[in-house]
Amino acid sequence: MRHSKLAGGRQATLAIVAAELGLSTATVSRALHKPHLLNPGTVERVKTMVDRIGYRPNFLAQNLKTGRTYNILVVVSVLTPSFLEILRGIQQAADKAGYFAAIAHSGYDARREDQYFDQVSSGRADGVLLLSGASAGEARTSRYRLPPIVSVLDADPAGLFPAVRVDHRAGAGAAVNHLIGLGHRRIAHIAGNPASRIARQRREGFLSAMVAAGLAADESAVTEDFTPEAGACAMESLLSSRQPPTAVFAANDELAVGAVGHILKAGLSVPGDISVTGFDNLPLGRACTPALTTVDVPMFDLGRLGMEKLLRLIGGETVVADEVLPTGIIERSTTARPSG
Amino acid sequence: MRHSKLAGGRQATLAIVAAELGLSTATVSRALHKPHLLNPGTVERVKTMVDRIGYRPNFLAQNLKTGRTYNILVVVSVLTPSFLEILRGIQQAADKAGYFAAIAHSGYDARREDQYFDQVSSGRADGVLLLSGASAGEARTSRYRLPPIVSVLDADPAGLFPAVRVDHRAGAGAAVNHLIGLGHRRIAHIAGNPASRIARQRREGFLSAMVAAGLAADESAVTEDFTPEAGACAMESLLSSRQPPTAVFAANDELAVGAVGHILKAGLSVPGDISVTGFDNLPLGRACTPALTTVDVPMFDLGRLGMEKLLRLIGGETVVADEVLPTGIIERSTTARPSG
DNA sequence: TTGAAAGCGTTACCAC
DNA sequence: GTGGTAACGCTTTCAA
Repeated sequence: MRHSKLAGGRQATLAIVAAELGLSTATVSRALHKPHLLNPGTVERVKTMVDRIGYRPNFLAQNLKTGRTYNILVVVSVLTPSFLEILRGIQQAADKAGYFAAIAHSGYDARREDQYFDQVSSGRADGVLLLSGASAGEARTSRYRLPPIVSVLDADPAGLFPAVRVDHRAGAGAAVNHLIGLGHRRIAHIAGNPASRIARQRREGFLSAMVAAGLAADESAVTEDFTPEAGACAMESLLSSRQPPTAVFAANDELAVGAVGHILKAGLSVPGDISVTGFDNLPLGRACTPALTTVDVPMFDLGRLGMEKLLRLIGGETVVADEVLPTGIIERSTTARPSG
Repeated sequence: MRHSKLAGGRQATLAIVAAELGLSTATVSRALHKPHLLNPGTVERVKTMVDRIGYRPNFLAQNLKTGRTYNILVVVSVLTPSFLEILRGIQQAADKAGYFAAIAHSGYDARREDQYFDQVSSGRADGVLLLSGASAGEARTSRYRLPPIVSVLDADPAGLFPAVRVDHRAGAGAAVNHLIGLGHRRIAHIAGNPASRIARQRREGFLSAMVAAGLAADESAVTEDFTPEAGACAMESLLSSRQPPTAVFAANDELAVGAVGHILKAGLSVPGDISVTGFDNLPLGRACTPALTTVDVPMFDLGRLGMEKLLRLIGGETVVADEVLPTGIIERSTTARPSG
């Protein structure tokens, strides 16, 4: 042993391990990654030393060679509860592949999004997952070399990137048809903020289904946010109309839960007086009383498959551009036949 | 201009920019990072060329030099709704400092946690934020050189790392005293899973408060999970006792909401027949009907301050080891004086 | 089976 | 002000 650097100081390097053993860095590297090329005894000695001095390879240095960061960036406009379940799926798939999923939330701020894409174009992540509402404007797609991008939950507005998503129109249609099937004729819609592409699509689904059934779809409320408070507020205005609806289709579960709350507070019953449907199948809706009828969106799988598609893209494979997962109506306790 | 490499091919490098301009890489690097040291004209030329050929610095290479990854890892046992709000806080603080927050969820699997710490010890992140339940076992603290670690929401069990947290015992005490103050005497506790350190502390707070008030604390239910379903189930067993409680303190909002749901389903009223308190102040509790009385935990600030503390640690500063944020009771509509 | 050395793209020190 | 060049820690030819 030459001058031992074991004590304290900096993190051990390959060179230090090599020096300790009187070997070259090349040999130590091989012992760790391609042991079959080496004398078993040497491999053993290296491993023992590595353990003894607590050597850990430097991730950054390893990857400078290959250009991979093993990071992907999840860009999301707002951190909503549905996002949580998608994140679980993303995380699971990322983990399996040795990837870290970093969260970037833009709050609909285009400047902030631009910054994220700037960072990504510096090779800070090997790919990007775009979540509902996070728009990858064309500006940034042209300016720099960007890694693969996959849109999750909704298609990319510009149609530039592959997506793993659901058909929001069809899901909304199913919810409305469920209501119609129960016998409802006066069905209102709480549409959320039309700035959201997803909300707009759900609204379109509502309208088509109503038109297809020959029903008037004039009762509808728009809200700023997608919160229970906003839903309650919208419901209040709906209740104050001359002929209140017998059923309400809300653009998401949070709005729906708020609507239910307001109906109950107004002394009416759900679903006795008014039926309510949500969209997303959040835990929230299952927990509330009465439990919310809603449209299931496979959030976990959306995240998982989105990440897997991204990994394939990163690996240079080609993928199907548009993958649509099925939705399904979940009947619980907020919908029933109209009382009238 | 020598042989221009502008067209197509690989990502531009500092060397290419330098070659295009007949400058050295050192000068180009300075133009980008320390323009005040350079001839303004040179800086201008460099910036123009950088724009023209779309040069982006290579993050990996930059970081290999500086030893920083600008990543932090958030290790969490399970992705719960309360986690979402903490994550918002973390993300905001991280963003400000140019950091990415990567999510790693262990699902209480120690092996998986070990893997994360292995990665971190390879310099894959500059620090770790430990969220409720994620235990950094001593094994890994001794084995490798780890970057700074901060515990959030609860203290690190081993007391090794600084924390930004709340006093779960005190919070539980406040909730119970609120119930006692209303006149309740038979108060039950839905304790959640005792494997959770946080749940255990809340239980202790419950017990102390009961004892301090000279009340018997024999009614209490334990659950496997922290879900509304588990809360409903626990409530069912509580209701079937000879003398059902007039008030229930649940270890968290999800259990509480489930308990409320079961009481209503059983034909009793909340808070008319039974009062219920939760803990955490999740959006869920505000959305449900009746709105849940609960203990507020400043999730966002916990995340934000935890991240800021971590950043200070990474920067080599010393920090106060244990930071305790206040909780406060939020009175809503699930608590009232006992009817009897 | 092992070693020497050339990168990977930056930054920073030391000259000029 | 600017250029040369040695790191940063690793992987991987190419030679021996």
